[in-house]
Amino acid sequence: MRHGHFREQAGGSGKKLRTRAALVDAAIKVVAEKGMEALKITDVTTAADVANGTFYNHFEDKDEILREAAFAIVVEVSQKLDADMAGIEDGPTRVVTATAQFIEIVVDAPDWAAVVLGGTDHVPQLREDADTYLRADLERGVAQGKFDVEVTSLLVDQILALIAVAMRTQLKGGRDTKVTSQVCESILRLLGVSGAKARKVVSSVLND
Amino acid sequence: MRHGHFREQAGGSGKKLRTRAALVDAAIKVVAEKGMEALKITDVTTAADVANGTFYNHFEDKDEILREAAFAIVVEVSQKLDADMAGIEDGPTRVVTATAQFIEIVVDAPDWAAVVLGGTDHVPQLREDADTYLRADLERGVAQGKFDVEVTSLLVDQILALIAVAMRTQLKGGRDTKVTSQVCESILRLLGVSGAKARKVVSSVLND
DNA sequence: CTCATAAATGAGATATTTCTCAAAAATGAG
DNA sequence: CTCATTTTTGAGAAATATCTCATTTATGAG
Repeated sequence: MRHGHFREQAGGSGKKLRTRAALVDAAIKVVAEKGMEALKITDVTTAADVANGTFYNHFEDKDEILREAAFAIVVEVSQKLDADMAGIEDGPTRVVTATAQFIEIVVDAPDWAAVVLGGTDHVPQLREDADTYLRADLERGVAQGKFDVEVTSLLVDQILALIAVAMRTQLKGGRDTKVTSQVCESILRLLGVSGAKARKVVSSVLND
Repeated sequence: MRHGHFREQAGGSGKKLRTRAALVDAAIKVVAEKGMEALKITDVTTAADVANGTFYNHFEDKDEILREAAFAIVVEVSQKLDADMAGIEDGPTRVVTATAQFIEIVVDAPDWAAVVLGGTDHVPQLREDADTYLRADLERGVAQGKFDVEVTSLLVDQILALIAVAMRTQLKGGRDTKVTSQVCESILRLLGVSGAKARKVVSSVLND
């Protein structure tokens, strides 16, 4: 059996941890295939190739493994993102870079996308993390006089919703850079950047 | 027992139709309380105050009653909307009016909101209807030279996502006109209307 | 009011999913 | 290699939900 990302990452660090990681990978796979609501314990153990009872050695219930899966993915994605963002000073450039990279990473790992999209409902922490991350860049842009908005949580919700649209569209229709750049442009427009300037920033970030 | 909207509407038109309407009302109520995924047949029959078996005299399964509920709501909302839209020629004004009215109607009937929000996933027809409705006004605005965009289904999805944000925010935090006007402004910005002009249109529509 | 028909009832059969636990297998420290 | 300990196993008990249907009740046309 081929191993998933987190089972791979667990390497040889003890049988228990390896099984646990395999279960998390399996849960992610099942969510991608059937959606978060339809996930059954048996689906997970079958996909992980362990006995049904094994699930309960590791997790209390469905919610617990879903939270762990979402969290593991977020940690992973944040690390990749941080690397790309270091040293970027311009607010609009930061927002577009973060958005585009985030979308790209998640769309490239479509199994992760389903968990991230479903996770915003089920794992409050996920949304909070995104909020903190995004808000800093928005405020930077405002301080630089590049964004003409008041930074509120309603604004953050709107931007996250647009990012979700880009993810969902590419999950359905396949990877498509135009979708990402169009949504990035929309986000800048939302922030009070003119259409012309928005196009310029987006194309400069996406063609490096 | 107090009756819900559709049971009321059914009036005295035959026992079967009255029971059916009561079931639809009950389904809407249960969805609002526990979400679309968690809905159980028994919850519906209990809320409708009928025997469990009665459900099957009217509907094949869960999906069927949910579709019927969503459809009934959409018909109702569309009728109210059409009345308000008649005679408005200006594209931006139409978009803001439709958006604001739609949000207001649904937020005023919070039970409906849950079905509408959940329905976009489960009832493809719902999204298609919204698409058709919205697209016409977008194209009108473009033809009038008021919107600086290409009308694509990606654009429609983005606008629908922003409307959903406004609905969700007010479902959680209670009715709040500022939320609606802020989101309407965002939608206009998305469509290439300048911040100043957007504010003007929104405030002129929302203060009549 | 009467009666044929339509509709509702709810007990229980069937189906699905979760969860437990005694027994078996695997692990790794010494 | 040995063996106390950890982990896995999977059969089946328990819980939950769906759906059927023989019977009862309500309806409204005549």
